[in-house]
Amino acid sequence: MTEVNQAFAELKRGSEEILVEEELLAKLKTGKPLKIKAGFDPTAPDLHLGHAVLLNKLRQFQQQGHEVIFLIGDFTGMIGDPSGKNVTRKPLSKADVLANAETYKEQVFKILDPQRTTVAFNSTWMDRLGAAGMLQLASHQTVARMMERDDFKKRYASGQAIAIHEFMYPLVQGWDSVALEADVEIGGTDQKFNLLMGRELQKSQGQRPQTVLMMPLLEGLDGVQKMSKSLGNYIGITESPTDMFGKIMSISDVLMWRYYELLSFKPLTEIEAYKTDIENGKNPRDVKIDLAKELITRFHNKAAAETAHDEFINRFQKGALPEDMPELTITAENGQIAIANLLKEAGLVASTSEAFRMIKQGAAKIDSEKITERDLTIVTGATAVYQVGKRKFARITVN
RNA sequence: GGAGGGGUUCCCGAGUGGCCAAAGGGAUCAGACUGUAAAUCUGACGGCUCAGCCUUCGGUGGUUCGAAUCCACCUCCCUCCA
Repeated sequence: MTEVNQAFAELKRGSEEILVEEELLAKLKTGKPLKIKAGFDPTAPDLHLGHAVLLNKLRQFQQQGHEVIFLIGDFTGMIGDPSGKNVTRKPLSKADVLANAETYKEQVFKILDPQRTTVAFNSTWMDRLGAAGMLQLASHQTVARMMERDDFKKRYASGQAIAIHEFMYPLVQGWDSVALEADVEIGGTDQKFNLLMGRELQKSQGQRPQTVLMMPLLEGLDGVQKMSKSLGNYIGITESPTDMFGKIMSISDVLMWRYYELLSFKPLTEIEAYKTDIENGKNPRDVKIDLAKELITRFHNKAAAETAHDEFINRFQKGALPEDMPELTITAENGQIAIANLLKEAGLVASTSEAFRMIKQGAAKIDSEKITERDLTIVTGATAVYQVGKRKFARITVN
């Protein structure tokens, strides 16, 4: 295998689809550094492991000497990606966008090499395009073509609204590729239509079309829907080691393999060895622990991973209270406070109704003692550890 | 512009005058069992000063002893015609 072929094989690993493979190979053979584009939403600076799948791939390109353009879609953000359910989105101010960009950088450079990364904003060229330019851009595609896009088709078929400006989203994203003269664009499989639009527009402008490399979407903690902030099924890359550990341990065994496949840097042979071990009686839990440690080491450090592991064992295998928990002081009006209100004010439950429910279900505890009376009153001066369910704790002083 | 259909609690979706805080499913939460896995079982799932009370069914106003259900207007969405 030649050097280029090997580089190609590496880039291909884990990807769902490459359009067109031969083109990418040809581009690699030129030996010149390529421009690798990847677009990100300006509104969600909280990166999670789903993003990491993509970022890992970008990092690979960088390791091979290519340049990554981290594109923040501040203009596109005004449209709102129709791929989701979001209908309208409030335009962000310049200041917000810049602040978000800073947050992005902090997080992204946990994975990417800053030396080989250019951060760009698509408002840079879109603001200059003007109304006439937009019309010109819109003329490149037909309604019929737009309706080929899966989610538009579905929404249309099921009678949901599609606003005209939503059609501009793929066009603008494609135009970004023209403006950047991207050689490769990386995105999730759900971005296929948008990614291909870049190729078409580039061709129309006499450019060599970008190669499209699609990465699979990582399922969230529920194992079904894609990981996303709005669904709340994510593991953020800035989360504490303890939280990361807990969340990783809570994923299903099936999902664990998926995470290994898409997030671990371990060679495939090692992952296969794990599978054999489990067939021979090894507890999958322990394999999951290794995954948790690997990821925490990457996003924090090795020591943090060890600590998180120890804490996990203490907490869930030995049933100890967590090392650190919120310390609160709640003020009681008349020298006493009803337990339901206390739990609510401490944020352990959303409402007093919920507090009553939790107590009824035996989920609420004071210093590890189950609360049995819903009308319990706590008097001033007491400090205790209050707990609701397995995960919510607070050390509260009433005064 | 015209005709018709629709907007129900987080989501889907029943409900056409009282028995409706509103069926059923999903999601979620809690308990049991476990490996904080899966599967399964049980329960909860608007709020509150919680065996009672209060506020919800696109919005406003009306009819009625009583409305998510009837009427009027408004608003948003969909389909067909132009």
